[in-house]
Amino acid sequence: MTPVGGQGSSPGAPRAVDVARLAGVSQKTVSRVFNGERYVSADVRERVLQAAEHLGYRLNGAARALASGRTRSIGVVALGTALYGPASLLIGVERAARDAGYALRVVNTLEGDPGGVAGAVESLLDQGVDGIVVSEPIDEGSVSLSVDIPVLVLGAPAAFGGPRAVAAGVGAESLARAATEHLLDLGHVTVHHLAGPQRWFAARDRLQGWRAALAARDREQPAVIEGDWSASSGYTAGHELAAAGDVTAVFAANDDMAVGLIRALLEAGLRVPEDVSVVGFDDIPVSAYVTPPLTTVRQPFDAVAQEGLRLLVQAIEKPDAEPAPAGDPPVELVVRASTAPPPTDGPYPAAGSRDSAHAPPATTD
Amino acid sequence: MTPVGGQGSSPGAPRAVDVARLAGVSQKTVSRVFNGERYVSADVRERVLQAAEHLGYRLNGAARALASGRTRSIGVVALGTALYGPASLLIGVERAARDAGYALRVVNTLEGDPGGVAGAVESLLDQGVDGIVVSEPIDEGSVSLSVDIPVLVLGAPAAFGGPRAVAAGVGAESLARAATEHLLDLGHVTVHHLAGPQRWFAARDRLQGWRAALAARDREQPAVIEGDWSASSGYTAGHELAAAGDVTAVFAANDDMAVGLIRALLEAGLRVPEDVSVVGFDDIPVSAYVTPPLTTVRQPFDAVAQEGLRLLVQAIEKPDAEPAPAGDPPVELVVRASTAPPPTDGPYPAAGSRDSAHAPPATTD
DNA sequence: CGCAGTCATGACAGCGCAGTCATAGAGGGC
DNA sequence: GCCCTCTATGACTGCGCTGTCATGACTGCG
Repeated sequence: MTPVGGQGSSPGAPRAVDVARLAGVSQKTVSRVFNGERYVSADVRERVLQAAEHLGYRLNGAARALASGRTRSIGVVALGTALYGPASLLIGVERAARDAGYALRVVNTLEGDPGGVAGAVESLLDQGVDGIVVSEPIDEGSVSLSVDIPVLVLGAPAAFGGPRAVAAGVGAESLARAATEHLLDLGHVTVHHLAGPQRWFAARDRLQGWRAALAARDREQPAVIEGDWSASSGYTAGHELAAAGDVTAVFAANDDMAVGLIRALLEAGLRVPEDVSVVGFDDIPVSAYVTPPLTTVRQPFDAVAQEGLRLLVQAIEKPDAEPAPAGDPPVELVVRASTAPPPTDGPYPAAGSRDSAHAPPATTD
Repeated sequence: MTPVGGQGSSPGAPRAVDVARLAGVSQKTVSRVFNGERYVSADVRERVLQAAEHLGYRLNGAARALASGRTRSIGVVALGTALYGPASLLIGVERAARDAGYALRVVNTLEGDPGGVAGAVESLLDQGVDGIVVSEPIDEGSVSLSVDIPVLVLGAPAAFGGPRAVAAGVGAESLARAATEHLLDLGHVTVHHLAGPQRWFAARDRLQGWRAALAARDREQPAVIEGDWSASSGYTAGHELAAAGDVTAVFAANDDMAVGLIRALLEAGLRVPEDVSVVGFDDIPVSAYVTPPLTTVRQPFDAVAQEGLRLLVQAIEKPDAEPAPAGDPPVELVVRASTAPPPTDGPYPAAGSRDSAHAPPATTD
């Protein structure tokens, strides 16, 4: 049959040689123009561009990739989740990649799928990418990937991505530490932690930050409750904590869990923040508007994505240069109305005095 | 250098001809095996696979695309936003694409960027894709795209994607209608609408659904307030509505805005749902746990993505077949505690009687 | 037994670019 | 004026695969 031409588009798509003919130059010169190479006279460049425009020419990426050995694309291994953090990171990565002149290919690891990351990476290698971003990977026991193209790991140790991988992190540990310290500074004797699933590196970092903050002040470390990031798991945890009876401050590993937690506390007759203070993590868009508005820490997703991609692109284009490690971005604690000093009369007031929970708390942005 | 390779990477990566040599067959036969073509004996297939495994061979996608004219990839034009809806759709599309054997290339339109969708589509065409998914586009005035590869439009009229585009929708209009009717059924005389930005087709659909529900019962249509999807805009709108003084029911075009709205109402001394009922849209993960738990409608993102991709893949692979239009997915209203019959004693009770807002409302689901 | 059909394989020719090298004119220094 | 460098261009080749066609070996059936 008729051979199909063009890269998925019309068979009769114009090729560089057509443009060349029209412009009265060689195909190679067209290639030069489209790659911004030196040594093309302004005159010729202009003629070529006009001819190209006239014909509706566009470079064939497949042919270019085949001839050059580079696809100019970056693969992203993302989690198949609409969680705010991962989604934000993906957006940041896309923008940074595009700015750097790379296209993005995305593969999701289906949570629970064994060998998820490894499988996703395989599929990216099959597609042919110049570099790979592994976003917020889950520890699946596999020690590390072994790939021989540059890898960027976001939100996990670089080692996860293999010996030559680079990494960038949101500084989750210091953020978690800041959140915990905020509560301690308010006067709480200790802070409970509602952790994320510990298979996530991100969850571990937050746990570590919490531990570090308590350890630095010689505070007791209450037993950790592990959630699964969902508001539902926070809700369950909230009922447990309420039953425990000695809780005045909780640091939740993300805002969703914090919301569920608060709901459970309210249902148990505890006021937030009068009886129990709660800090979240992420600063999801609704955090400022839930009741009470949530004190939380904001993750610098964009900065991290940008910085990480810079490293990755450098590793792709200048494999020899020493990768300058990314500096930890600044900590940003957003104080709203879900935190306050601990109750002076003991955490558990007589039932019935919950009148102020709805008073409009000051919402600092 | 090191052994294993992607295709933009090590120059020494094994090629089909290497595998062929090792297996004692021709290169063409290797190609046959890797494409699952008929007419390869089990014996030969096995030998080829073993040889390939031994060498760590993987098909070079660029060469394949060049020779076949198909990239086996689908481009997605997404919004650069971490909003729950768009993010969920993207996930659904990725899974569906992978299931169909297509890789995904993602380009975000930066909101506000003029010619955003058109530019994004251009960049996908440059990359070479077999089909394009335009997810929840914003109406930018451009009548429609003109592309000569198959296009799937999600959450907007098919016409937006050009004459030959297919479309799949979440059935936003009927969902919005169901939400509004739920409020009317509770006895509210009319329902206010906090709309999404009207440049979004999704927002228009919801507005239409609301209008249709009211019109069907000959109810007055109060002036629409337009938000920007954010909780913050919902908050502003909430204060406006509270000041208006005659509001007993509001349908917000998404959950984020509903949350902000509720916060503003509470601050204005109104109880939800006793004084004002609120329905959201999306069923974001925290909706069940905010105070009060939010009545909302759930969008069938996964089903829509799957159905849409089925249509797109069919358009790619069997251009002649008639595209069976997707049936509207079922409406799913999630009734929680933010809706109730209108106050019998008039919407504005004496201040001070806000004691029951914290009572644990029954949370369906 | 002979011929048509099916099955299994290989030879060969591009797909549309970018890399390499060759070439030729335009300065520039002495 | 000679040689050398820098600029600007083209001819040719090959990246690694798939499509097409050719070629046998084998079936089955009249």
